[in-house]
Amino acid sequence: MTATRYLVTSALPYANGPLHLGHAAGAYLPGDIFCRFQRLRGNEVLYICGSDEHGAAILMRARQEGVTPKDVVDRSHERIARAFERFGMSFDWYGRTSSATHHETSAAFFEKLAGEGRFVLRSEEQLFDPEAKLFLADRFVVGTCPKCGNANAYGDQCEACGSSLSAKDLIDPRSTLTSATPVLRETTHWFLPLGDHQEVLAKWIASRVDWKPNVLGQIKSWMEGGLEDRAMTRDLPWGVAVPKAVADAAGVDASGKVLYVWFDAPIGYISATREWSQAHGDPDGWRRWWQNDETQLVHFIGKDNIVFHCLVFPLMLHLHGDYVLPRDVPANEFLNLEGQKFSTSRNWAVWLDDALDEFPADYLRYALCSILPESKDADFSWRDFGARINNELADTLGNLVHRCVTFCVRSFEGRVPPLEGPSDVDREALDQLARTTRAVADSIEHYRFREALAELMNLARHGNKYLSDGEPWKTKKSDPRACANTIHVALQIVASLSILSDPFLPDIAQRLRGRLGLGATRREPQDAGLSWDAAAQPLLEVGATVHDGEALVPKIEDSAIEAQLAKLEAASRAATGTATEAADASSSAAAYAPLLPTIAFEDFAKIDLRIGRVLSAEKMKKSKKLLRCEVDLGFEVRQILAGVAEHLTPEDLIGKQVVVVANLAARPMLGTESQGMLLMAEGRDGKLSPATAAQEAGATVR
RNA sequence: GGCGAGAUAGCUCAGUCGGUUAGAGCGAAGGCUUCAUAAGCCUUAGGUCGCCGGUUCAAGUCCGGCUCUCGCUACCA
Repeated sequence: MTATRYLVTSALPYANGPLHLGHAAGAYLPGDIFCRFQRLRGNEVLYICGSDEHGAAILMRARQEGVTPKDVVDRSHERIARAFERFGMSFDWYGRTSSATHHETSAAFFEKLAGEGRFVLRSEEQLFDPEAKLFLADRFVVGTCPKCGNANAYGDQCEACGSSLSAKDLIDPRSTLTSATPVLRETTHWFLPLGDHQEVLAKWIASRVDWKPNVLGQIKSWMEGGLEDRAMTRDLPWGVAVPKAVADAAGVDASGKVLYVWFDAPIGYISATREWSQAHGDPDGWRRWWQNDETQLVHFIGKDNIVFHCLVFPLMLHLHGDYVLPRDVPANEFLNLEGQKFSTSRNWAVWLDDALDEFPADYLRYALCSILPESKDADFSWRDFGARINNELADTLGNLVHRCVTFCVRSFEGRVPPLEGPSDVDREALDQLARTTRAVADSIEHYRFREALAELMNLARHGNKYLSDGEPWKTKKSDPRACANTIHVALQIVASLSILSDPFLPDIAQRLRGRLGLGATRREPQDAGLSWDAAAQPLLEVGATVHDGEALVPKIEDSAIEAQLAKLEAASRAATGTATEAADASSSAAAYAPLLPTIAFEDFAKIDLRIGRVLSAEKMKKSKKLLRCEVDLGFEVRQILAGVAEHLTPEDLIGKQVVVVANLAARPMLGTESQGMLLMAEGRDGKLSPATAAQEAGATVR
């Protein structure tokens, strides 16, 4: 078999916080299983990852914490890298995009594309914070929403009304960094004209018929919407600087300009590969991987990264011209936690390193692998975790090993007994080894890791049945030869399992091989270790010594599971204040909304607040959020559209006496005019409830 | 509203090109067993394949419509 060359990447984790189990299940565990398998198989594998350390969010976090961006990424990089190591990730290189090599590589990449006229320069006005001397990403401007009047709308989106906004449209904008009033200032950026290359991309995608439907569907969705130019640079003091030569050639002052994080991050795969080859004393070695048509480039990512890995980065590679394009991008969907989305702000999460403090990596790997969100969003629950480990991994696999080995130790002095005159059943059981080896391999090749794991566990179930049927504890006296055959075959099954489980459960597999006196598995094509195909045939020599020991897979106590549940609830409650209803899946910031700047009394006096009685309320057609209400203000009845349908039913409002902004300019929405605004109180859990008062309709509110 | 993905047993999920009685694991019930980690094996129960209509000799599978969930997007207090 000629070795295939696999260049595999897992999405670069963003160095802004720790990893949770959802990350692990999305891009990392599948990539690791794939790589470990391909190495065992004898293929050439280079597995690359690293920390993504640029971007506005990291800069902002640093400012909030009063530290430098480098402090933030150093800390995160450390924590993430350590968690990966403990989780058993077998990266050949784990880099970071703040490295010199990366800066150099991505700047050169940018320079080449710029030199060949691949970008479009465009100037536009953006908000600038004169105190911080920074251009502000939309996210870092707050102000009054022009649509709904919410005074705390973010520049990219108003969380009150859900509007997508541009920061420039905010009324009374201010910087979240300094509270200064931003000013409009012109700035120039390099745009990648994706639309110009839509046909090339469409053609390329059309050749990828074997990609997962969720990936192709996403791509199709983007393509049909028409690809738009995307800015590949930003005004930020943190990141890979726009090369001076490029800026000079364009006649642009590049000071304070960096590459957009989504331009530089995927290049991180390339620069990490360069670092790897430098570290191996072969500075040009990376080219053999990236600049070679025979390389199978595979990106493991979560579904949020599809557009970049399937359209933007491939286009960048294509335009550059020297690189291979991805062979496959097996993106996973998302993992939920106990039925709800992972949420950092609500602290609804299980952090990978915390989980590794409590349970062996292989337990997490097993449980996550059996529920990987391969075709749709999946759910991690602690009780399910406990059941899978105890009922499957411990009872089916761990106990099979134990019963075979202890029997061998007690009845055959720990030596693999000979196989003499095997029965049909014995032969059939040995034949199963080849079938399972093939089936598991086939599943992994198609990125069906759940299926692969199930196939592997089926062999363990076969083993248990084979033992029960053979009843060696009876034949030990009645038919010693049959007894020996049964134990011989059962041990061969266990031996194969020690290979087949290696990609999934590297630690358990290794300890198992230790007990069977088997050596290491193959890491490189030429290396002499045990190969994947070894699992297809009997592996143990007659007379070889096996050892008994502590349980290979100790069970988890129920109390440990309950403790995790309690911990999760407690952390969530602490983050969301009094909210105990964990069932609320609506996303919202856990913190109190920041206090707005002081206003003059005269400003306040302009607002005419009245009590209104809600006469009727009904859902608006064609709208997810709007309720159409008729509100009696005493002196007249108004039609008011309230964007609360996701929180309240019409019955929640009908008959209520609520506070109304009575002198708000009327505005049409979805063709219907709204003549005012109902005031709502928004809790930190994001839930709305009407601001009510027990006064007659028309009463003023001061 | 538009686009994409999904909905199959109590739970987690398979189900290929339309083809016999819709499968697996876990859980449940009953039985057997004792080498073993209160383990193992066997048997059984459990499904209107989200809903409605259509094509077909035949639909979980193909087509149309609808409902719900998730994501993106539009409108939007």
